[in-house]
Amino acid sequence: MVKPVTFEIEVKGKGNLARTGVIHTPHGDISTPAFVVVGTKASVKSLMPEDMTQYIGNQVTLANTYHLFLQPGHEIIKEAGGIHQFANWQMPTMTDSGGFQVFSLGAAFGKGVTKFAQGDVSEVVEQHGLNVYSRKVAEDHGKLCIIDEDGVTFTSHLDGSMHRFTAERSIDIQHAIGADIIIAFDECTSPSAEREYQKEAMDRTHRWAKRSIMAHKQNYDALKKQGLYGVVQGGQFLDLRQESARALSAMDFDGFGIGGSFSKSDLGDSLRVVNEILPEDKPRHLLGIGEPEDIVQGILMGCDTFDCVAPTRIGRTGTIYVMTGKMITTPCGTFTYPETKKINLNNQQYKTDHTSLDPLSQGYVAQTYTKAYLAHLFRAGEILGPHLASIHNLNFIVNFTQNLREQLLAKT
RNA sequence: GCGUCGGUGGCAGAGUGGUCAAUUGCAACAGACUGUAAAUCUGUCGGACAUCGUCCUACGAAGGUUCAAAUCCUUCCCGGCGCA
Repeated sequence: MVKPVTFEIEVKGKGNLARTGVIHTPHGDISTPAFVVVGTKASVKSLMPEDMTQYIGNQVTLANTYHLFLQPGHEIIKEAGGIHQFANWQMPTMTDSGGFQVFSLGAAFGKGVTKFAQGDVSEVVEQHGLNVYSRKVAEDHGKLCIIDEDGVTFTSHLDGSMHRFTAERSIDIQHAIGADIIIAFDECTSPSAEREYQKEAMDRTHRWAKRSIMAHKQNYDALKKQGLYGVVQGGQFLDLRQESARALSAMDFDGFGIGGSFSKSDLGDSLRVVNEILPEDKPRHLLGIGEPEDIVQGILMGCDTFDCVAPTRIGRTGTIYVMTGKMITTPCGTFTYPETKKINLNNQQYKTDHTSLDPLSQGYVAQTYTKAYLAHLFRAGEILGPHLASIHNLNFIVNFTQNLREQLLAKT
């Protein structure tokens, strides 16, 4: 049987792991490297799908299994004919498995921890406590999920109802949702988890990975239409990352996600050791990462696609990406890319700044609207503010990534 | 004119003898955000020094009572309502 999701490499970088390629899916091709827009609840917050085609230019969109399972329920999406029909997403789509919610509603719940350890991990550990996965700590902190060998029991953040996710269950739900690329149920670990726990969680994720493949293969209809990615874990421990990459490489996945937590300082190393092992002819998606400089790093280290909520999340509250005008060249000269900074339009100075949002960006919104106008929209609480800022930020990051792709193509 | 209720920090609005430089909300000012518990969250928000903190000036104005007043009394100014 022909696989629904296949990958073709166009060119490879010299002296690094970068490559350009095309991911073929039933709903179209994705030219990589590419940024994946996040629309968790089958909605890119504040945007119409038409905004994506007209003003952003993204090729692929990612929704979330856990959120759609809770609301409106995957059966309703199935009735509608799948997520493409339901949400009018006429492009390749992905669904995340719910593995991130094991983290965000579990270890991270109520603590303000992110999957990125900034600076010294031991400080995070000290601040938030070790063994955050123990039952007692879970109760103390009111976590909304408990993990066991077979799966995860969630308490809905919407209404408190109890739900059970297993590898098989996540795959079933993702079959109903019908995205082109689906992801095996994994556990996104906290950066504050110690090595012993990272190893334990990783091994469990590998067992869930095997079960996910089995579940996927049992649904012949889905097998024809949806590709399945397995997720590499291992946290900030390079040897665990390698072990995870080896284990998953041996499994019959159509591609790979690289998930879990990272240290900001050695993101590149983590990705390199993983991508040196993962089969070259399969696409690699870096889960949940995406500041501009992270994407440069990720591409150099062999990642093909990236998703991140930052452009829409920061955009909704008034922060936008702009170019400083300075260009940065990576050490071996592979890429020259614009230095990026984030500015908060709520800051006083922008009230009277009548220059365009980002004079150096080519995007329609960046060229057409001014900082003073958006500053006004945010202050006035007008929904157009979040809308325009989200479009701009997404256009910015999609083009940023696309530009890196074009440089690789041109130089090779 | 008489009666009555009221005048609190940029605004709204608590407080009604000490724990009040004064709850809270909004506004303002700044910060955070990386597989979205997120149109969210955090901090500051009279002034000056400034490490907890210290000292000034403040609750319409001016006096007064009291160890102590945004809070009680007197007069005045201003506003709402009622009666003329």
